[in-house]
Amino acid sequence: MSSEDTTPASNFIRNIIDADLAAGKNQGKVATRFPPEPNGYLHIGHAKSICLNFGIAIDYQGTCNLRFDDTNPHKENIEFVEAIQRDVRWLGYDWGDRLFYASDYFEQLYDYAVQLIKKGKAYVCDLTPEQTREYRGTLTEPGRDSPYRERSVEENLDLFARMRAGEFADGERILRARIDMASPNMNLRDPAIYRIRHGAVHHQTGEAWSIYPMYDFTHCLSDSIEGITHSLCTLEFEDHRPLYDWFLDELEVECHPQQIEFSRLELEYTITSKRKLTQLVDEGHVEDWDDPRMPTIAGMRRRGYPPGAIRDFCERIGVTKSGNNVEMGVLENCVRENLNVHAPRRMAVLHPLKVVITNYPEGQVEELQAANHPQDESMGTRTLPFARELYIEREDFREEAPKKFKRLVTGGEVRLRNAYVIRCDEVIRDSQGEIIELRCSYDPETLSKNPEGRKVKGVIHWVSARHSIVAEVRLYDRLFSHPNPDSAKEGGEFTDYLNPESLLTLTRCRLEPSLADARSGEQIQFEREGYFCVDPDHRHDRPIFNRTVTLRDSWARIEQKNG
RNA sequence: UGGGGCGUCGCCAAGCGGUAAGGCACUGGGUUUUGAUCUCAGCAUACGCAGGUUCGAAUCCUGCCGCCCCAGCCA
Repeated sequence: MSSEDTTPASNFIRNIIDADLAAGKNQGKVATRFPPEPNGYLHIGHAKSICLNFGIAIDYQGTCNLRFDDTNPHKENIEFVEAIQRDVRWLGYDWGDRLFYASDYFEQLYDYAVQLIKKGKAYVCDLTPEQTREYRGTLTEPGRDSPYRERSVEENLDLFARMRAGEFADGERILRARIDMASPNMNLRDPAIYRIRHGAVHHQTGEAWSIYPMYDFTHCLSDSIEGITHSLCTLEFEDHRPLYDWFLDELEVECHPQQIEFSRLELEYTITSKRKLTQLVDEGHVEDWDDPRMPTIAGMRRRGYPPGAIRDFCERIGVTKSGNNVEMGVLENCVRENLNVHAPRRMAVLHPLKVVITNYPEGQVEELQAANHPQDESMGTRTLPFARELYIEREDFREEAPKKFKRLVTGGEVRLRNAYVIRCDEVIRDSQGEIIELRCSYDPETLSKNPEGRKVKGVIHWVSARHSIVAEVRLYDRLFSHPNPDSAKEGGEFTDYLNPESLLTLTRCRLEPSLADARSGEQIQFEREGYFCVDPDHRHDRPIFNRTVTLRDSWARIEQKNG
């Protein structure tokens, strides 16, 4: 964990823990857990939960378990199990030897279910799924008791054992908790606790089981078995808390963790529904789970977001129970702040425009020195070849300059970053009238000093034509063009809001030669353009850079304001 | 219309009866060979609304209003 992490802000959960500690609860121990279901990749919302759970464990010298909630073999697989571990580790957290699976407890859970039956608190129900729904009632009407609710303990025991033995088909019977069909809380209307699932090969238990426990039953007991003190989950489980407590009370377990709910993260211009993220991948709207536009941890990693920036973000947004919709700018600001300190500076011309320095000797090459970071000398310097033919950014030249434009204009001067001041003398066009070259002259007296008697305000970046490297640069933008893609109109879908310009691939970019030995994963600032990282597909003979985030650009704002 | 939650600046968020922290965004000034960074300053007489209690309320009480979640053999 990097030392620059901000000191953790307090929140209502930490306040509860502080109070518990002060009251001497749990022998002064704090034990949390992060319990993902391996049915998809982790996303920014999970990052919030990971930082919360692992962060608390670190700060309170407690423990945080990584536990896979793997009770639904139809939807889960080992690829996700592995990806999740990779992502949690990359985020900077370590579960040590505390890697668990709910499936580790299947035998124990089965015994707990038998105990419930023996107490008359669970029964085998033969209702079809449709009938079960009818019997459940509605939000405003109470449900009705199942005709199988009064089965004898012996019969229930026998039937449940035969469910396990595989004697019945999927959907034929379930084991239900016997609570209250008239409860105003729907979760307490005799919820299912075991269902039959034949034919699924579970990634951990193989074909050992043909019945699988439900979330509500599994989760509280898994927490209890692991000695969790504070079981943190999102708001939609608030209604499940009475059930969480009911199982633990009825089974008289020694450890009864406290469930505390917080609101899930909503981020503008993104979605965090696993179903929808899966859809984006399956329908090919993005390359894969690690597409740099995805709000997945794998996607953010490939995009170049440093793990420390994500942790910082999770710290800044806080943890509460109120509804929220965080602006993208907060995350981007965290990324910029982190990268500003760590990313060495380089020059890259994304849309090259040729410049010939007419008064610079043909064949001459100078090796200029440039700082790798303007505020951090310890990052050293590199050499920059300067020659007669250069490339500059097309955007940095205008024939007719708008107000406040301080880059290169016809007849005007501009500073080439880390080099000389040049003047544009002539514009060369092709037969279509498009500008293809600028004829300029340089002032040899302006290397690391200001010109005599005049002010040159603008500074632009450049590369030597002959020495530069050709590279592919992928400019990423937000995946959605609507701040709340989930709020699609009637009949619409979130995919209607996909941003058609979320990826712009540039193939003829020119990079300064020092970038030749860039290595996959490296993060660099292309001066005046943004932060970029080297893509995993990058090869020495086929360089690929991804734009992580642009620099703040007040000129763009001025330009917009002036129309 | 049952149950469970939530409502403090554009977006997050402190605050827990003593007179509105902080971050992001935004606005203006300074430094600057990145229109970056950095830096200085400004930015809620106001806490969903209406009453009440109190010397004093964002904080307590009452009543409204708005938004979110719950009727999977998903988690």
